[in-house]
Amino acid sequence: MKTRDRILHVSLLLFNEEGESHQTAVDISNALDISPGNLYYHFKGKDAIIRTLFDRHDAEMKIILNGARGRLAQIEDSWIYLYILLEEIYDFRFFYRDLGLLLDRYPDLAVRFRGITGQMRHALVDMFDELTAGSVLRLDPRLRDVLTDQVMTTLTFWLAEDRLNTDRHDGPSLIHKTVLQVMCLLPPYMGEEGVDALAGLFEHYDRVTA
Amino acid sequence: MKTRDRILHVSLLLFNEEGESHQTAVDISNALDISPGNLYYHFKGKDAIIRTLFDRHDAEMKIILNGARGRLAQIEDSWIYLYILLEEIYDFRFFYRDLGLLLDRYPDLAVRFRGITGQMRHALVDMFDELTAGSVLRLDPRLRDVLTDQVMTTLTFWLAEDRLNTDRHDGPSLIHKTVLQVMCLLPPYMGEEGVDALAGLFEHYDRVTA
DNA sequence: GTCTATAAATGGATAGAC
DNA sequence: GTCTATCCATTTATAGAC
Repeated sequence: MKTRDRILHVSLLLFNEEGESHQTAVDISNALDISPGNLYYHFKGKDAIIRTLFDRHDAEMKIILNGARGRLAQIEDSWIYLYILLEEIYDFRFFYRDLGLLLDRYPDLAVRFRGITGQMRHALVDMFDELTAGSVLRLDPRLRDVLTDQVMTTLTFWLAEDRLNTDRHDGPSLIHKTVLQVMCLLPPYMGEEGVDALAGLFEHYDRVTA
Repeated sequence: MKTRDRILHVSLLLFNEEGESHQTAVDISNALDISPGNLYYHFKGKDAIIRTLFDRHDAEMKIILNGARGRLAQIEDSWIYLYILLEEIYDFRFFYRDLGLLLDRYPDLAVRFRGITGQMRHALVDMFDELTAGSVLRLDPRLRDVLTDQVMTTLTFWLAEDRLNTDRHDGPSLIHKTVLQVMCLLPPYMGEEGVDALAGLFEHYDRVTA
């Protein structure tokens, strides 16, 4: 593995585990057993590392968010889709745990991040529209937008929120919990089947976390 | 106005407007036209200022959160209550915009903040239970908890989220939008009246933001 | 590519005069 | 209570040898 890649790999690890703001350029080079000078040879600094990591996340998110188009006709599809999305976000969790800080330190990333949330929002609206078109949901446009806002808040801040709790979840169970939280918003708009759907959600959740 | 109070006043202003992390002890003393040394005479540093500001917020939140007990029997009461809560949070918005950062810089505040969210959560559960007891809502305990989680996420991160948008709201309209977002979660559980309630919510929102 | 050594920049903090 | 001057710590960043 080339040094450049090792730097990226270990940085992501450290950022995710210890928090980006706690890791200095020297910490990263220590963890890699290389000198700070060497690190600076490969990257202009922590900034450049973060930007490169963001590039990856951005590219992966684009693929995920575009890949959904017209394929979320069933409730089960949305369910699985959410897992995929949350897992991708989880892989770059350091970013979502300090969004505010990072985005005003790197205004260029802020612009691109807004691009991601824009696409994410779009994907959600498409999903709701498809489900509505297929009579799975009954949702007027106005309500759909409020619901989208609600889901966007959750998808953006679930990781930041977990950090505030005393008893933190591990990755998988946090993802489960968050998917449940989002899916629980839908049954009220599913008509008759909503009641069963809700029971199914809780059952699945209990089974998975048991 | 005593220097000590001026420091607190101006610090809150600066933190809210420019962001806490951008303001150094020297910036604050400059804004006040006093020397850094003088500032350090009154407070051990930025830490001590932040702690004192947090004390205020904490005390005010305690009053608000305890004051609700048994007084939220009607939907309209919850509505007003939310406004009061959001306005208090807005007054100390610098805190909520960088929660993660602040809480791991000051672990003692993290503990106290968890106290606040715990009380907030409790107040919400009480509110839902009262509304359910009064047959305003139909909500089983399990669903109530998920709904509480959902509302907590919104109440904790509405300010952080606004920061991510290109077109930022001003204070009042952001508060309106957030109250709407929360209240829109309830109509599905209001039975027949839910439909009217929802229409009422949208109408009110449009009227206020027009 | 990688090292060591060191400079430069920032922000937090204190000593001592007035 | 308030000021000036100064120090200290941390972290980023570079120069030059190997």
